[in-house]
Amino acid sequence: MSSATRGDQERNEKKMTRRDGTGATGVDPQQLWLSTGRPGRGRKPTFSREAITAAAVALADAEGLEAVTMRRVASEVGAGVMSLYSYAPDKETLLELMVDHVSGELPVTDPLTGDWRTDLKAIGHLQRALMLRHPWLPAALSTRRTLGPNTLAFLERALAALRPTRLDGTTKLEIFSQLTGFVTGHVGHEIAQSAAADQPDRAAAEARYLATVAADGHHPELAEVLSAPGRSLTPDATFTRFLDRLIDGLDASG
Amino acid sequence: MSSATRGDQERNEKKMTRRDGTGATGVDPQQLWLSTGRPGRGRKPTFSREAITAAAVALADAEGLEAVTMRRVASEVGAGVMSLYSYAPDKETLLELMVDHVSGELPVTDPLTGDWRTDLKAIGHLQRALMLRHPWLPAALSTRRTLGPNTLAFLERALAALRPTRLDGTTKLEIFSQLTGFVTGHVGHEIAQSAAADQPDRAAAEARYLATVAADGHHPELAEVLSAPGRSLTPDATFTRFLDRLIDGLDASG
DNA sequence: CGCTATTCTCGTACAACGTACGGGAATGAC
DNA sequence: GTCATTCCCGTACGTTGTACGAGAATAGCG
Repeated sequence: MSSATRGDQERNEKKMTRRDGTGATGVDPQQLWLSTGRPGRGRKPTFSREAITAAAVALADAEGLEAVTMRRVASEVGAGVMSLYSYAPDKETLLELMVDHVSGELPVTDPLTGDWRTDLKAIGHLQRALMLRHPWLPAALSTRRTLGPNTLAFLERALAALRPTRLDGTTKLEIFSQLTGFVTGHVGHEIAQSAAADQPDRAAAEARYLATVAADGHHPELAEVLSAPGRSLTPDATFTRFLDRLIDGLDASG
Repeated sequence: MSSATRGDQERNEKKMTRRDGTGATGVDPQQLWLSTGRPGRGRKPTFSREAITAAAVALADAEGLEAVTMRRVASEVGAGVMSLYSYAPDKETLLELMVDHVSGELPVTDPLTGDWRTDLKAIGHLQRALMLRHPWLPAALSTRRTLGPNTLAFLERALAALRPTRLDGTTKLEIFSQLTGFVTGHVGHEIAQSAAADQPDRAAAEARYLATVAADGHHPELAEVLSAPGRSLTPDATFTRFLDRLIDGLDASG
């Protein structure tokens, strides 16, 4: 325990003469999303937060989240590495910008049916479609909780869908959070599985390993499952089934 | 797209004259878990996979997952950094060992009630308790899918609990996966929230920001939720409620 | 008893990362 | 024109995972 008490969470007060904040007292989270006015004085920005975020998203779409390094993003956008820091205070923030950016693809103005279960299911399907389009999203979301404008607009819509339930606010928020968490987890698995299927060697080795374990006599249930898997549904059907179960299980009385 | 096509997934065939594999053809995943026999010849190992894993777990428990670096683990265990690589081929593997290690805390021999819903709920509560004891677990699990002996023993138990449903194997596996995913996500949120509560500045700033957004007129539902949150339950009660909803929503007919 | 093959140990070194620093270039206000 | 302000970005530092390979320990064999 001697050398154990250092270097953990002493990240406070960034400098932030950046383009987003009041440069306030030191501790200031999401002033990010309120950044609007250029001051007029000073050099004109060559790039834009939008462009940088879009480049990062394109990079993640094409090569995965781990390809998103400050150097790669900078070179993709034609900027020097350190220039990025004029638009986002750090990489973590850039990732949040990315999440909110793609969340802008979610439709938020289509009319609701008024049946909250139906509407909630539609919301789940929209989230899944978004995540399949941006396979890095589940991983990015599992760590983060983003509250950008697009994310909030979608939350607003979910709350509107839940209005007929007359549940209290906290419960509505929890339901949305549970729904999002479920979709994130499920699609995360879907993606991992389809990625694993691209490496047939791995998959085969894993199957062989499981068979070995099942054969040891201590895992009769596992053995049975492996020997009689049952017919398999499409990913869409599986998702729908689970989503329906989850939402039909919800009770408007809290 | 010019400099875009390099350095991505060319990690194949590690060397692995290590203590775990047949040193097989190159692609060999979880032979890890089958490692048993020392060859007899050669120098005797000074440390053990167990000890290293336990040290890593202790470190993560005390200082979080990001404190788990090869250097820290090595120094904690009294070894040179590179010695760790005799016991695990890389850090990713060490993390898997950690997951399986703590999964060993899960009881797998207590008698089942025979009512599958009750048993499944108990399993969910066990998972949550484990994750609260090791707050890094949700984050570690969200990326990984571990198939170590302890993890598999617990899966075996879940399958046994599901036996009375007479569902097919694939569905049973999916239900377990959904349950685990749900618990992971939920506890992950719990932990994030309680961590955020330790930074009252952040929390207050976030609340202020949300109030600002709610006041813009475009988020009436959000405004209402924030103004009338409803009484809040304990984390335990909230978890129980959601878990019950999820499991009661399951249908033994598939 | 050495010899030798084998295995574990770990210092050194390297590439890649996020980002602090600070000098230079561009701009609007006066 | 001057000056404060803002942005651009080369350089550099600390930290990370881990490849390499020389040395130390061990067991089997002559």
